[in-house]
Amino acid sequence: MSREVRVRIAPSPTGDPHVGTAYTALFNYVFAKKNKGKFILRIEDTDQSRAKSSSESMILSSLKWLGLSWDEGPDNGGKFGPYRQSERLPIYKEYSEKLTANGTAYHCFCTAERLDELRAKQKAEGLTTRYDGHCRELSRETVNAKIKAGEKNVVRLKVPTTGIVKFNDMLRGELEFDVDRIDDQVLMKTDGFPTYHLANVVDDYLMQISHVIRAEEWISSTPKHVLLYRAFGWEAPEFCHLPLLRNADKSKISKRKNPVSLSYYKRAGILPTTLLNYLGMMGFSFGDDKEIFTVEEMTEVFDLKKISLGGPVFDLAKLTWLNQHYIHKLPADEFVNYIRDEIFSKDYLLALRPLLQDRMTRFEQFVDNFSFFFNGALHYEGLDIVPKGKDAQALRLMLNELVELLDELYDWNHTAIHDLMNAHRERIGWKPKDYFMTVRMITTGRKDSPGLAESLEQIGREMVRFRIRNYLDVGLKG
RNA sequence: GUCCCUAUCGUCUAGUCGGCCCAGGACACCGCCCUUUCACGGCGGUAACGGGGGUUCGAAUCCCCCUGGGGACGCCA
Repeated sequence: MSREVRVRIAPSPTGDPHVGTAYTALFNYVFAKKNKGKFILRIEDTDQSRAKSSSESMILSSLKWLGLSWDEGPDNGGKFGPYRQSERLPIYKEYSEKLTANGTAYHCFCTAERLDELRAKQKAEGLTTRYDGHCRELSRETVNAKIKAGEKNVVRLKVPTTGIVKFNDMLRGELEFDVDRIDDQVLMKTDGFPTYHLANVVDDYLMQISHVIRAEEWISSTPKHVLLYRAFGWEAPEFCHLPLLRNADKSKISKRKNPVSLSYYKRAGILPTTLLNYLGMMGFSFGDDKEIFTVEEMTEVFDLKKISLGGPVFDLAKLTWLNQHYIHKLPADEFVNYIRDEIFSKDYLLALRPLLQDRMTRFEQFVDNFSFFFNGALHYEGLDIVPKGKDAQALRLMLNELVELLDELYDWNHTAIHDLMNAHRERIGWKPKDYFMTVRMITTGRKDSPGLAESLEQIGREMVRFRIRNYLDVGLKG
């Protein structure tokens, strides 16, 4: 009776691939392997405003780096494709129409402004923010007329007014939600794209996903999904919500407090084996003292039910210890190849070359003068970083702003980086010398470096953020 | 604020149906040994069942309350 196990990860291509994605991917992967099932990769690019074309390929290459290969996905296809949601728009439209036709969803013509006001008002009154049902009972004629007149609209789920929605979480047992706390979720946006909720449910059904294994943050929207399955008359998959990775302060892991990008860990010289092993011990253990293990070994003993639910803190120190263990065990050729191919890779050296060549008189200078292109955290002994006339407070403020701005930068290239810094510098009224020298010292650890923006481009967004934050945390006193 | 999830050393965790747990391992930290030095390694140490009620001969393990922590409340995922 039990159907084939099919699980999936569904990352959204909105930036650097996230360590949380790898975590979820690992558990899905292991669960699939354990049950001789399929592991599917689906790209959830339904947010046109945030989707980045470069992000998808970074996701694929990061997962490949980790060795978590998928049976079906956007690159290798499969019989339930396409595996990129932006290529499935007609499907969502069709299914959304089924819902409006059978009365479980409705068109809503409320403007974003009205919704904003509504939310603000509810918030002010201390109420739960939710849609007020303004368009819920519009007559078919009114709706048709408005649509014909070209009025922008969204499709919303018509949540029943009374009742309890229940579902089973594989780790937590039965969970219940009163419908009066479930909002009439938008299913189709004005731009014709589906929201996560609709696309996710439709795709999980069409792709015959048997188990939805995802992060805990989704628990509270699961009732909406259950309602959607019900509206379609479909049987829902099994749900399993994994604990959330945490910062040291226990909040949900975030780039403000922790490096979260997989490219950072790769760049920081963490071996894929290490990261997989480390992620594997977040919430999971062998039950004995074994904590050094491969994905294969993990698969052998894996049992979803053994996952512990306290949110594990992602601890760089233990990750580093694990990595040390694996480095020490590396065979000679792998060790040497790693340094040559990963640290001093030809691609990286080629990208660096224009910044270095004209500044060199002897090759012996290379390692010493340009070590910051290969380092992780820097140290700042002997550098007088806080500019004259400024204090630690002002510098702290400036750097925090800079980090935020760099994070928001769409394209990470030297022109954009330079323009951004210069605009920021002018806005806060710092002299070019003070501003750029300060940033230079913090990000390169030196008073001399190739062009700052060009250098930052090569160092990479993740490492630049890490260095500035690290300086803020340990290098800057006061 | 509302709803939901959660709770063993600072951190990751072991602790099957309550007794073998005055709680085990690992990271970090401290000490000792090894070593010409530093690291690695070896040995040892500090350190936890959030609180209060029950149930029981007996509770970290079961029940209730409190407290703490987290998440979700978007035309983001």
